[in-house]
Amino acid sequence: MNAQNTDRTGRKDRTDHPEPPPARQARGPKVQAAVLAAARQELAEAGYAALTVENVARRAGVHKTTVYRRWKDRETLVTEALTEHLAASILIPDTGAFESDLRELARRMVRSITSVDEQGVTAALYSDAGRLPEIAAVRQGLFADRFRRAAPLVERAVDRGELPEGTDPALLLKSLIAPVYLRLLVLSEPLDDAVADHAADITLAAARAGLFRRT
Amino acid sequence: MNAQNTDRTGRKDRTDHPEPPPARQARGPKVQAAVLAAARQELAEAGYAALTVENVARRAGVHKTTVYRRWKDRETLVTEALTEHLAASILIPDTGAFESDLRELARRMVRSITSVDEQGVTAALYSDAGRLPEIAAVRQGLFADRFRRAAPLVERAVDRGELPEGTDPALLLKSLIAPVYLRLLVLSEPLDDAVADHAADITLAAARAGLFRRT
DNA sequence: GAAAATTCGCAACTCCGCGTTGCGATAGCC
DNA sequence: GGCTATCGCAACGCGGAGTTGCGAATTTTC
Repeated sequence: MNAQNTDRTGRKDRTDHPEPPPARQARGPKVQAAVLAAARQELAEAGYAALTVENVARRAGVHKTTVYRRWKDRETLVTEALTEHLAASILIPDTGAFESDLRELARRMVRSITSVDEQGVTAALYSDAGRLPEIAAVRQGLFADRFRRAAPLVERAVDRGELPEGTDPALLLKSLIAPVYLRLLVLSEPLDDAVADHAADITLAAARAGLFRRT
Repeated sequence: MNAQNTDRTGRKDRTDHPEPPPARQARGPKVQAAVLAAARQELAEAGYAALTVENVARRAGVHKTTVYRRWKDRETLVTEALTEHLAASILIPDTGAFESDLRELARRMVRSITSVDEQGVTAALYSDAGRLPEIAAVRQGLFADRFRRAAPLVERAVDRGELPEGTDPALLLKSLIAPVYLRLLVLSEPLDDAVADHAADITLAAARAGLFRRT
């Protein structure tokens, strides 16, 4: 982030303005990246309800008008700021055993959620910004994609005989992520590897008991 | 909830008003109740970020000034609208067996969350309104109270030998509610008794496996 | 290396919701 | 029927959402 500076021109600047963050000469796509990053930071700190375009512009070292030239309105800005940073996918582990696969997947998910880069995105997806149809669609598609990509992890376990026949990958994965999001969104408790391991243990016990078989 | 009347005097109650829209001659405390109810409806339909005092006043059949005479600002109004409707507690079942207790508790929780009266409250507690310190405090206290009140349900099961010694009631209850809130807040999936039963089954299996013992 | 085409900063504007104030109207109470 | 607290109403200042016109800086192009 901070896609500014890189003052390569040898010219002396005439801007006698006492400007601490001089993000002046950042043209072109750099402005776009700076504004979107600033929007995510504002989302993380102030939240969607308190996010103002002027604050985003100020944080990005850009004028308000510039923001409105690239994005139609506040909602479009927030939507693009979220979707742009949502392309990163969690790698699906394949350790050869279901128990270690599940534990590793849970840990990677927790690390992804708690990473500073994703903090603003994670907070906003489930706030009032989630009422925007575009954000809701992004959220739906995000989990559909995650479940689809992680399904082979479960199917391999079934093939190896570690899990009962008919185990539904989506049901199992929902059980895995539920405790994490409960602590994140509802209880406001910190997330760490212990939470991930506990979620994996619970899911593993339920899966072996056949509680995730398709109805 | 509805911290009014409890008319213990033998008098017949005079509150037979079936007044949905025309809340004109409703002075005094009736205005307060109408405004708070209107605020909750606005929270449920538009969300906290889009809630305006003028819309709340219009819905309550009251002028904007009247709202500001009773509540300092928008945040105070929302906070009181939420806290007023949060006194209602879920009854803790006591069927004599842990499995049926757990299932019944989960079903009551789902019914409480999905009831029309609580919808606005539930939606707002985890939206951007949750960033308000008062709302965050209410949310924390709400779950602390719920866990404390439901703990005997778990402790009885331990005493009866249905669960391992050292089972932590709070850990177990978090596991019970996690799938419900995942579907409510993250996946936007409908809640019904099947979800409650499934959550109870998973928690039961994990509890019997000793996964909720204190570390 | 300078003109041409973009892109940006800046000031000024409208619109709307927040929150406040003063005054007149009305409802509840005795 | 009169008194008083409460409410409606109009008007205001403030700040943020968007918009517009113009000048300046930057990038591109030759």
